[in-house]
Amino acid sequence: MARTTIHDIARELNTSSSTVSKALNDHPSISAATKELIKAAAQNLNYRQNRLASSLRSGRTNIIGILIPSSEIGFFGGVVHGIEKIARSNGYNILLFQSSDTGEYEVEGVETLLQTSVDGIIASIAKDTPTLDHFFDVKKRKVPLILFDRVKDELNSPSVVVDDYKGAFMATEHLIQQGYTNIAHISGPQHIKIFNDRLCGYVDALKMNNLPVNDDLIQYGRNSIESGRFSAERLLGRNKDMDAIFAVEDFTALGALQYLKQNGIKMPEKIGMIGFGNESFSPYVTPSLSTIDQQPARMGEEAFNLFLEAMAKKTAGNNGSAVEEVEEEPKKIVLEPVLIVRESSVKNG
Amino acid sequence: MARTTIHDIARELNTSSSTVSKALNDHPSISAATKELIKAAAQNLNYRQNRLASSLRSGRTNIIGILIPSSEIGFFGGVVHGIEKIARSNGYNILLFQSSDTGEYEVEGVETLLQTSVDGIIASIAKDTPTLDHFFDVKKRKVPLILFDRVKDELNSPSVVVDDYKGAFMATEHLIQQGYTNIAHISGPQHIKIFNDRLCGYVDALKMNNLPVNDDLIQYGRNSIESGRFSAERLLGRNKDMDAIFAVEDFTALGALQYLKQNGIKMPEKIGMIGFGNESFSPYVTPSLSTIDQQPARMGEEAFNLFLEAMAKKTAGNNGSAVEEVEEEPKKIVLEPVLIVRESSVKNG
DNA sequence: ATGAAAGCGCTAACAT
DNA sequence: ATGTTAGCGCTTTCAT
Repeated sequence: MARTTIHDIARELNTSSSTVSKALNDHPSISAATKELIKAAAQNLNYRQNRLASSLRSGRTNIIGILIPSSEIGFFGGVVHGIEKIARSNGYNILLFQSSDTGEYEVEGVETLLQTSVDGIIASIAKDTPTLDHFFDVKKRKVPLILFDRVKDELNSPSVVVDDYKGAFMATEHLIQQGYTNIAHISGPQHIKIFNDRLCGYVDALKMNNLPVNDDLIQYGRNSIESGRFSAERLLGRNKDMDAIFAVEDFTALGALQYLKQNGIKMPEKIGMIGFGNESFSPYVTPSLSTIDQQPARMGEEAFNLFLEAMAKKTAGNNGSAVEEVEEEPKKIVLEPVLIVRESSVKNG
Repeated sequence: MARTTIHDIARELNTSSSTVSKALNDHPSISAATKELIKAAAQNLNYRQNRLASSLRSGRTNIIGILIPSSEIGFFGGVVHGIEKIARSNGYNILLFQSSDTGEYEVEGVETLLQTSVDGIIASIAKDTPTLDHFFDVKKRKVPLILFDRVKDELNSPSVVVDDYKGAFMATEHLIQQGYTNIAHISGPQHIKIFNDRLCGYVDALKMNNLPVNDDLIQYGRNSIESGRFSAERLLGRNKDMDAIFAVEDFTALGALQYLKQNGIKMPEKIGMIGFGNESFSPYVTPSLSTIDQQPARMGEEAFNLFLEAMAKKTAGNNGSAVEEVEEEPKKIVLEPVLIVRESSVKNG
């Protein structure tokens, strides 16, 4: 009835539990014949390793903790998918925690992950985290910490983000190449870095292509569909010759798109449109929405790879050599944004 | 440098580690004063419980394993969100495994979860699982197994699904109430239970409302956007007076919607439309798509509650009373589908 | 190549 | 109310 242990196997074969343990772990000092014997017996007795005991003894769990705002959000679901897939193929499992963008839950999550002795933590930081103490705690414990998307430079951790500036630049330049010349931008709150980055990308793309930057063509919204609708109205009101909009997020673009459609303005003929984020609805609106993809699954993979590197470094550091503990510059991966061209931005479909 | 243990605390306070353990776990036999003292010391020494050791000893991990096809799929992301949220508030954590709808990965996932001694498993079964042996293994180990959405009656496990028949019935009846009378249905492969259930719901709603069931108005598709487009064309070709479509999935509805739009057929005036599944794009297509919501987060919560019940039953069973071990009928929760009315089905908006 | 023995950090039965 | 003790199942050093 009770679970089979290595002792049961040892008894069965008149050998010792340490031999069984070694055989099962393919230790080189055990003969091939013994290994075969032991593995067969294990199979017969329906043995299954107790990972708790193994981890307690060895000090590693092969579990990595993931901390995200919510798996309900498409982007994070995609990242988790990416991490889980590559983690599994490397013998790691995923312990998932959602912060709901709350600092309180985030602290609790980090606490639990540390208690569980996860081998590392991959996190995207909650919006309203008042302090970063809990993350410094992780570093203090020498548990590898990798950040993605919502990163904080103060933590001095390896990270992976998408190049927002470049994505915005690509989006804007794409519109220019399609023949649009009076291109507006609906931005977001400027204290959030990514929105400012995207604004800069927009501005630089115009400059680089010798187009004037017109303040009237820039509208600061609040990142909602409603705000997109409103912003489109305002932009159109003061710019009779506006012929394209680059919106800071697909949701904003969607609102603008709805407004233009309601007012009988043809897209992409009269006004071109491109968003940012490649939301799941974007291919299916009318006209289908051109956008910038942030490669969520890829981001997850890269984050896991950074974790593996950190682990390797940690192991190497433990070899007892008396090298000075120099905190080196952490690796920061910047993913290429991907331009997705659909109907809303192609004048001559 | 090394982690603080209860022994460190005991040494610090000249007491024993068992007292410390009890105090930290709020055991009633420890005086309030001692508890306070010990908790303060723990705080000072930055003590953090080692869950591995605790779990190894106590036999429970407070971790539940989740097995889903993919967190990239919106529905499953929502379910995971629901489970994680309620699990956390009950002191449980989530170990996540994705099968990618592959039997092989699913087997591997179950294996890992059992090795990790999870307290229970909540799973949605992969499409191409050739055998259910791995799940029977779970039951053999007396690990509570809860299924959702993709369930198998043979496993005789508690489960939670949405009432597909009723959802289809509601969708069809809604169209009838809106004044549509020649209502078509785009169905899916009939060997998949949910699609057949939905077909039955459609048929019965017509009958119940004294409308004729016309075979020409039923088209069997393959559950894709493309198939929806094609099906709409076929239906329209042989039914000049068709005035509404109930599609088996939102994706199918979307294809049909695209076809009708391209052919200048006004919705909802000329033809009404409703889908099933409440996909994330559905509110944003034109016209916005009426549909049936499957309550993913709610489904996750209910699944977790079933797990708690199973745990309670298991604990109660262990009290040594000599009751006959009768396998009782497992509880099967059937969630109410929710009708979401949007533009595509409201004639007199 | 194999085995003996110690111990990872904790809990819980049993003394006191 | 507190302390002693044993041991969960495994890995790993050291001896043989």
